[in-house]
This record gives sequence, C-alpha cells and structure tokens, in this order.
Amino acid sequence: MAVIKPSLAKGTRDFSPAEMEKRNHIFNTVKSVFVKYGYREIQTPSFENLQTLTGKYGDEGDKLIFKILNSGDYLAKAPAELLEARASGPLIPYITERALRYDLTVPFARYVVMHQHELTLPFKRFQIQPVWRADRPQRGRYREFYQCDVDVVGSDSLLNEAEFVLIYHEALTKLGLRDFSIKLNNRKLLAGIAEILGKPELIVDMTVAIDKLDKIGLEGVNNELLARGFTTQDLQQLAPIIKLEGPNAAKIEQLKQVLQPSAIGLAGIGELETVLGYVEKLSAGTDLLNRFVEVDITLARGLNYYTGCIFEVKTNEVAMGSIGGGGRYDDLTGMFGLKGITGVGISFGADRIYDVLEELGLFPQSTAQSTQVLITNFDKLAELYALPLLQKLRAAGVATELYPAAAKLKKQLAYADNKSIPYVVLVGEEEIAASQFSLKDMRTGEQWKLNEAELCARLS
RNA sequence: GUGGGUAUAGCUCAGUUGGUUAGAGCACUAGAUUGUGGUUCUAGGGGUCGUCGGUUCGAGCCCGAUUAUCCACCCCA
Repeated sequence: MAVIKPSLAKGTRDFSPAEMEKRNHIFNTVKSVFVKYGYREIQTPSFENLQTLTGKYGDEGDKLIFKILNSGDYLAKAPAELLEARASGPLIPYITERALRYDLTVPFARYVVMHQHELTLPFKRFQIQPVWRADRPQRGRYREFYQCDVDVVGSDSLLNEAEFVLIYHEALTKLGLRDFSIKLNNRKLLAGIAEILGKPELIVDMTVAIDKLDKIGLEGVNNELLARGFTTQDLQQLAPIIKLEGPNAAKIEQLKQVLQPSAIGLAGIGELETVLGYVEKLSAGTDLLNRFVEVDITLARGLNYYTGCIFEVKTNEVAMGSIGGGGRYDDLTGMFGLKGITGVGISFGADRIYDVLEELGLFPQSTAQSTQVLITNFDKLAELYALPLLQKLRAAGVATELYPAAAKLKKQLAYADNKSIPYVVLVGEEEIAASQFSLKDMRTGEQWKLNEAELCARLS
C-alpha cells in the first residue's frame, strides 16, 4: 500500500494533552456558571437531516453547511439531465440527505419541538459541542469549533436577558479576562429606525451596513448604505444615530427622542431599559454595568431569526472577532410547526476564547497537572514489590503510574520531568531489603526513606 | 466566492549578483554520570529545498503552472 503523508483536513486541529487540559479549563468554567444560573446540559447528534438545517441561516449560511454524501449508489436517484448539465446546486437534494450541524441553536429548536410534551417551561438548557462550517479558515476561524450555548425557551421575561449579561461577565471574569465589552442592541430598535426612514423592508441592508462602522468608518458605511438603496437624505437622518456616544443612559435618552414616531422602536428602547435595570439590581455594588455593558446601536448580528435583544462580546485586549453572541428569537420553533414559543440565548466561542487566553498567558499553571506519583522500575523483582503500593495509592485517589518497563533511572526521571509529575518513588535492592521506599520531590530534589504506610499518608 | 503573502530537517527559520558536499536554534538519541531529572559539555541520526515543467554550462535562488498553507475581504464564533 502506498504510504500517505499524514495531514490534517483544512481548518481542523489535533488537541494535545496539554491543550485538552486548557480547553477543559474553559469548558468547566463556563459550565459551572451555567449550572449556577439553573441551566441543565443536553447533547444532540453531530449530524441532522439536511432539511432541518437548510433555510435557517440565510443563503450565505446554507452554502457553509457541510453536507454528507448519501451512502451506496448515491447518483442512482439523480435525474439524468441534472447530471448531464453538471448542475451541482439542484443536484444537492438528490445526493445528500444529512449534514453536520452548523450551530447548536437550530438543533435545539428541533429538540424542543420533538420533546415539547416532556419539557416543563421555561426550559433552560446548555450545550457544549462542536459545530462545523465549510468556511475558509483564517485567524480565529476554524472549520470545526466548539460552541457553548445557553438558551431558555418559553419565557418572555427580560430577566433572562439580564442574566445572560451576568453569565457573560462571570464566566469571562473567572477565565481571567479583565477588559471586554458586552454589547447590547435590540432588533426592534433597528426596525424602528428603518421605519422612520420609511424603508422598513431594508432593515437587513441597513444593519449589515452600520455593523461595519468600527471597521470602515462613517464614510464607508454611508457608501455602503447608498449602494444598498438609501438616499443622501436618509444618511443625514441616520448620521446622529450611528454616531451616538457617551454613557448608556444618555444614548437611550437620545434614541427615545429620535424614535418617538415609531411604536416598535420605542418598544425596543423600553426592552433595553428594562434589561439594564435588572442588570443594575443584580450587580449592585459592582462596576459591571458601567465598565462592561455597552449599548451599541451598530451591533447587527447576521442570523435573521433574532427579533429582540441581541448580544455580542468582544475582548479589548487582543485583536480577535467576537468571542460570543446571541439574542432573542420569538419564533424559532415556528419553522418546525410549534408556534408561540419564544427563546433567548447566548453562545461562547470556546476556540476563540482559547486563543485569547493563550495570547494573554491567562491559563493557570495547575491545568497542566495529571499524574502525581511515578514509581520507578528497575527489574522484575522491584516491579513485583511495587505493585501493592501502586494499588494502595490509586485506592487512596492519588493519580499514580508505575514505569511500565525496566529502564535507566535517568530515563525514568526524565519521563517524570517531562510530564511534570511532582513525586517519584524509587524502588531498588536497598529499599526492598529494608521494606521501604525512597520518595523524591521533583521540585525541590529532596528525598526521604519511608515505609508504605508513611508514604501513603504523605501522598494522599 | 474575491485579493495578497509564504513553501528549505520533527518544529521555528537563515541561505550572498545563480557557482563545490545546503546551515543554525529547539526537539530527539547516546555519552560525560554502572541508582538520580531540569542546567552544562561532547557526539550522532534526520532534507528528492512542496510538486511538475522551463531558462542556464550550472537552479534552494530566475520564469511558468500546480498543490498546500497563512493573512485580508465576504460572513461569522
């Protein structure tokens, strides 16, 4: 057989033991916060029926769904004329029926609909699993990456939104981040602005354009707006809104003035005020609200199912895309035939958070620890002598390993050193004769002779 | 999908206007040290210079194509 040069599929990564320890540090941290706020974990399959996923993410998103080729003679059912014409797009439904999940929200919506009779509403769930996108990889963008989603369905209370602000703050702070912004906006408010301009149908074009403000500046936004069907008069009306600055309360006051004629716009403002009010009460005595929460009218977010509040989190310490986002969607399950169920949720981008923590050196030293004790192995006799100790230490809950073959001590100590094992137990003729063990502390180099009971007491 | 950069040892990279046998650091193996790691010293293994073609007496270096990869845009976490 020809030897294939080993390589990774584009946009994927291996995770070494050290990397897994760091990744688990992130997962465990966010998980502990989710649980504290009353969320329970679920998992859904890696792949779904293709029709479950298509049409939920817009045309751009649909293109990025990894589709799974049907098994067997997958071309048999394809119409000859489509094959003849090499019409890839129209062929898709004939050759693929399943696809890898693109996010965790849509599978969750399917889950809610399928399990609606078992669920007690409001249902609060979190989910930490990989998702796949056929995107072109670059910095902070992978084809396989993990999302940590928390959502609640069946509750329209804005307390949920406020708690998500607290969850973001608590989890990211626990991970060591010190300077990040939790940006808040509301789709209704954006709809109100489009309404006042007399172009409610262009709300998506408008939000996509003003979303780019920090990247291309006001002039760039204006050019884009013109290209998307807005007039110079619209731009004059929009300019003061886009350029809003100052504390959140001041922004809200100004928006109230501007949005006076729009009922939906005022509703959006009202929701923002309520959320901020809850956050204030829930973070009394801290600087959370002033330092981390920012009302940002230019925050758009692409997913078109959002209908109310929207969130996005960015770190200010490293150049990186958003590390989290989410929002409220009034009718997500409607696509699966269940009307009137509202949901709101957020997501943490674990892989980007990893890259940020790595760049800032924020991973704790202790995540790298695994084995606590290594027992050396010189020969068969010493190995036999050591086995009962191995059993006792493990029974006492101490992560212990016996070097699996007789080898030079130098090599065994180098193994312990490389694996950051803090203690080594040396077993040789001398120790066996005296019914003892030599315990070596690898950090200080100190060494003691102890019997089995003393050793176990010392290590456990 | 659009545009740009890069490709030399396991990893990070040098390599002169094109000129003998292509280098360094790290990593690895062994020895200095027969039962003591990290530091140090010594030695060693490891390369079809991404691939194919062209120019040339001669190509790691110049030209073309191709593949891979990274970055930016689009979009997103």
